[in-house]
Amino acid sequence: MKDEMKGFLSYLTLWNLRKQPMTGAELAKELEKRRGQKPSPGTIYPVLKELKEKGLISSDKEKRYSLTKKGEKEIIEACNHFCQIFYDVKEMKNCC
Amino acid sequence: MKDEMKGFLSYLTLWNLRKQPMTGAELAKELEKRRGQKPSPGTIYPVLKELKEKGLISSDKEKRYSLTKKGEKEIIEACNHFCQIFYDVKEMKNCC
DNA sequence: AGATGGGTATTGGGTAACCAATATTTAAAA
DNA sequence: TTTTAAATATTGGTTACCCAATACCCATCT
Repeated sequence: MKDEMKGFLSYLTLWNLRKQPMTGAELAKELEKRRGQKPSPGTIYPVLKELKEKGLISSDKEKRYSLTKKGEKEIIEACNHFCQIFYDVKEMKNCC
Repeated sequence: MKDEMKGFLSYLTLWNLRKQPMTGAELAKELEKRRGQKPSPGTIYPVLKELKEKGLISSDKEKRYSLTKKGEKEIIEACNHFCQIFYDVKEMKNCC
């Protein structure tokens, strides 16, 4: 099973920002908690840039990123998608 | 958010096979339920081939795939990984 | 036997996702 | 002001992932 679990980085980024704004460094720390490995700068910042260009997040003067209205809609939609794919996620929990 | 939710195909394949053996066609139907779109043959069969080569699944004469012992171990491990990444998946559920 | 159709499989290629390495900015210390 | 360090950002290239198109196999029907 290769390096599965890829491809969720921008999803996880929005998800992490949904409660409180964060800097890139703080985000990296959060992602390390989840994945067990800290993403490199070349991973995290392009994602932030892309999300910003799409209008899903914005940053203040302190480089602290937060969701825009559009980003809030997006994360809800993505959650729906996620929950459809993993509708039986509870069984996965029991797996652990 | 591009076409996120990619990259979990082999994970989902093992997950679907964990209870009863399935043919490629049955698997495709299952995946359609989850993702809303049926994966093309060029998607599903290379995955099955790869999983077989890795000894995670095996097939009988009727082309029905099932998990090997190794595959059973693998899906448990993958579940653990998944649950670590999405440790707050419950909140996602509430999102929907 | 030949034809038809559905499942199975392969091939080739395109793109998203990611990282290592490097550069730049920022801020605080000396 | 210069130095140092840490965060931020960019670039280039690699790989995983997936699909469309095509081919193959194997029933079942004619």
